[in-house]
Amino acid sequence: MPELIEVEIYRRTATRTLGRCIEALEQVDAFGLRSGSDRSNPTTAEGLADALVGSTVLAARRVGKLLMLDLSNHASAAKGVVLGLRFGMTGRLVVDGKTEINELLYTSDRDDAEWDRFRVRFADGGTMAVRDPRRLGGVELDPDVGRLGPDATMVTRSQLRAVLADSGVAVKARIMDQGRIAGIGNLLADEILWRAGIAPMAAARSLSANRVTRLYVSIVSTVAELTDRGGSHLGDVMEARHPGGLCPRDGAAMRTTQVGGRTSWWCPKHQR
DNA sequence: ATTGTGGCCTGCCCGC
DNA sequence: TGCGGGCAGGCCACAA
Repeated sequence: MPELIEVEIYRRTATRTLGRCIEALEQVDAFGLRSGSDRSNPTTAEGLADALVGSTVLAARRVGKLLMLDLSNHASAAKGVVLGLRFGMTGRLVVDGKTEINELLYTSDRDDAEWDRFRVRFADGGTMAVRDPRRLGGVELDPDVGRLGPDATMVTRSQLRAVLADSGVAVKARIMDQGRIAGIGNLLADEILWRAGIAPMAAARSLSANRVTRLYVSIVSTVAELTDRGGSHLGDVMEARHPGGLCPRDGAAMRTTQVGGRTSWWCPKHQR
C-alpha cells in the first residue's frame, strides 16, 4: 500500500503537471474531503473548485505519505494554495491516464476510472486523478505539515532517540506514529524491525543505545533499498508474512501479533 | 498531556 | 454456483 516509497513515486509522476493550468475540477468525492490547517475553513467541493480552477502547478513536494502540490494564485484568489493529497492504502495518482505503479498490495489490479475520487482537467486537455477504490485517501487545502514528524528519509539518529525515549509504547507503534516520524507504514515497519533484529512489541524506552543505532541504520537503509526495488511490499520478509511462513534469515516459524492495532509478522528467534 | 481502541471504506478471498 | 463473513491498514474521532 502507499507508504512513503509509493508516494515518492507519485511525487515524481506529479512533476509532469508542473507549469500546467487547472481548467476544471471534474470529480470530487465528499468522503475524501479533509479539513486543512485552518479548522474554521474546512475543505468543501466549492472551496476546492474556487482554489484550484485557474491556478498553475508550481511544485510537487512530499512529507511522509502526504503529497503536496504548490499552486499559483489566480485572479479571484488572494494567494496560492497548497493542494494536499493522501492515498490511504489503495490510492494511486493517475496523470494523463497513466500511473507509474501498477502493482499495489491489498487493492484491485483493475484500473477503473470509476474509482477516481478526485480529478482535475488541465487547460491542455490532460488530467490528474486520485484513483482509490477504498476511499481511504483524501484531499485537503493547505494541509498542516506541522502535525507530521520528520520524513523517514531525513530523520537523524538523535531525533530517533528522542522519539523512543521515555515511552513504554511498542517500538513499532512509535516508528509508525506519523506525528513523530512521517512515512513508515505497516509493511515497511515489519521489514525495518526484521532487519534490525528488534521485536515489534518491545517497549520503545527499553532499547539500548546500540539497538537504537541499529534501528536507525535499518530505517535509512531499508527505505533506500526498497525505494531502489520500487515498493514498500518488496522487502525480504514479505514472502514470510503469512500463516506458516518461515523466517528467510534463520528458518524459524514466523509469529503474528497485533501491535498498535496492526498485524505484525516477526521472527521470535532473531527479533528481541 | 499521552495512549489505546474502534470504525470508516470496499474489493477480494475463502468456506459453506 | 452464489452468498456472506472476514480481512487488509491509513487515518481520524473518541475515550480513558
